[in-house]
Amino acid sequence: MATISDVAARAGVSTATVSRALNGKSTVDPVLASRVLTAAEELGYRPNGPARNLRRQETAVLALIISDVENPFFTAIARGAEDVAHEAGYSVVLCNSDDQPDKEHEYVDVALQERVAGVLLSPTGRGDSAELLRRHRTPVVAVDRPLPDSDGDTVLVDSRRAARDATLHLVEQGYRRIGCLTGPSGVLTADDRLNGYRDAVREAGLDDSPDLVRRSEFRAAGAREAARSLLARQAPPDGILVANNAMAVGVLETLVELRLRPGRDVGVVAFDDAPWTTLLDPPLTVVSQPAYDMGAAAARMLLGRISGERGKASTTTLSAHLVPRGSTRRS
Amino acid sequence: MATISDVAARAGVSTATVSRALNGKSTVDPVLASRVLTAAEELGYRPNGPARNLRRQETAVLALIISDVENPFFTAIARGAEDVAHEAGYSVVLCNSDDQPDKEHEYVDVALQERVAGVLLSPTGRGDSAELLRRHRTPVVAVDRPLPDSDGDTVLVDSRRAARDATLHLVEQGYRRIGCLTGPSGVLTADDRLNGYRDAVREAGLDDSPDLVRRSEFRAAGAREAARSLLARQAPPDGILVANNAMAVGVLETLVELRLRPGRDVGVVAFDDAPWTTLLDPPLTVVSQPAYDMGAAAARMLLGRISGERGKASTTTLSAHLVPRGSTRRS
DNA sequence: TTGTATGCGTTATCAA
DNA sequence: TTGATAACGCATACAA
Repeated sequence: MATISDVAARAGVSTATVSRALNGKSTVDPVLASRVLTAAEELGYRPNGPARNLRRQETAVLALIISDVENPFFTAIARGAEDVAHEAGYSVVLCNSDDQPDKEHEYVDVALQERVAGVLLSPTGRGDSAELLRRHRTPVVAVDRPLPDSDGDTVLVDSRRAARDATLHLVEQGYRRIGCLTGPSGVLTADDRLNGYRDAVREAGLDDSPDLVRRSEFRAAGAREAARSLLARQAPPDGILVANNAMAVGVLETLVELRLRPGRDVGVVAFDDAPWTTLLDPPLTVVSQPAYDMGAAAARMLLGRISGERGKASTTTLSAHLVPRGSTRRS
Repeated sequence: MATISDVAARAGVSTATVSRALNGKSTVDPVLASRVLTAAEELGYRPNGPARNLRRQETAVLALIISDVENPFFTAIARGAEDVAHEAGYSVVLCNSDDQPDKEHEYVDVALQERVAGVLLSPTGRGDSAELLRRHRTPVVAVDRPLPDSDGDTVLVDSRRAARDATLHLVEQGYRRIGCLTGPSGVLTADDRLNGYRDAVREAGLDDSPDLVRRSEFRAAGAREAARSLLARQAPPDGILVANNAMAVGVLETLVELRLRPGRDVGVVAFDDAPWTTLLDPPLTVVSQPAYDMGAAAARMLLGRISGERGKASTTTLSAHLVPRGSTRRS
């Protein structure tokens, strides 16, 4: 592959001039510059990234480590981040941690090795990735979930409040024994949504038995089991708060299986909107999170840090809003 | 950040020995090796990726350029590719071309600059990316769609046959005026599915008027409009073949809007399965594509080329299968 | 304004 | 088995 020397030879100048011309330095004769440009063009010259990064000691690449590429919530975050990064001349590489601390650790290692400019991370919550990044002075911004015991920059949604609102909505709609299906303990969004649920249940003076709560992975499969178990109680819930989109699929499958109709038989509200939620009969009531904006905000914070902003760590909390639909209507 | 020299100094050896020890060369004294290892550990040493890649003239990274990160079909491909790549010690970076030739081109440029080991590409079909990659001798494997006018390695699904099968299924179920909603002209999967549809319609001796066909982007929004227009015909279709998952959302939205019930009023079959398709009432009949396997197969081919396999270009064609559900049942 | 020369952090060659 | 050294391709300090 053509190198800078090839271009220099063909243009009849030194490599230094080629470098300057290609990087748009003003201090170069327009005639030479255009000669360089055409030479580069003719050779199909592409600067060698590794060499350039080595020399510059920096890379225009951000790593985005998310816990599930197949979850539309996270891909929306990715889009937001990418649009902002792209605007600033940065690329974003997507890494899928599968919510496994060791995979997360592995990707952080790769990011560190490749000397990416910064990392956007939605931490599994049980790893030491944050510590690792801090030790190597690589800027990090946490998205969706905060870094464990850290004061780092963070972009969150007010999950607790949103969960409380959603639960109170169920109460308003006349549901009286409300269950909650949330994610793994230790994952802050899971715990927060549970707390918001508890806030509401107690506020409303309803049954707050711990047995009305189930936990599973943030996936359909786990949620299916959990929903079965919840609905098999001697006193089954007549309303359920579901902590994310993927889990909602599992819950709804279980309802179909049990011939229970959302809304009429069991009120259902789930976190995260998705294109298909309005196609259901009845359509699904959801807590819509500003995923795209979260990604964009996080990328902006990260780029700020990369360009040297020193201020102390900040947390941006965006708010989610309830979208009431048929699955929480009795009729 | 600690360099190899720091490690060397701390372990009291030369950088050469550090390099050998860390890369597991057998020709190094076990005592020294362990001294190096602990020194590296203590310093939190991470080899500098760019430097290593520069020296080695190769990178253990694959680029996967897909046309829509938010489409579960493509994220499933990504997972397949990643699992295989990971197994072989390669990382995969995901790039989102948004089905725009210039974005695709841009990402190919980045991949070329960063000297990735190879590229997995689902081409928009109108770009010159393939040519670009070939000129730079970067191995490419096309996924889901072939490279324009190219004999490169490819992993495809037999879309035409699957579309024909799906259409014939509609015929068997008693639908008689069947429409087709496919993607942009020039995108091979779009054209193939249309061709398969035509094969079946003619085979069955049904109305093959070109006006029963609509095209839009492979997105919900475009499909919504297209479906409206299709159903506004004086002689509206009683069955529709939809060319992908995202478009199916748009079509189903339109049906809701028009108070038409899938199956009873309009038979609907769409490409790509998704978790939510069984939650609909009636559940959606789909053509299920082996997306994960496609990603895995493509990654295997690519790794083969990277490791020097010379044989002539091969095309792997996987087959899709119809999953009949309620949306194609009259009752 | 241009060119020469140096160094970024590794790995590989070669001699010891 | 080890160490000194060169080279990967680029960007820049410095000299011209």
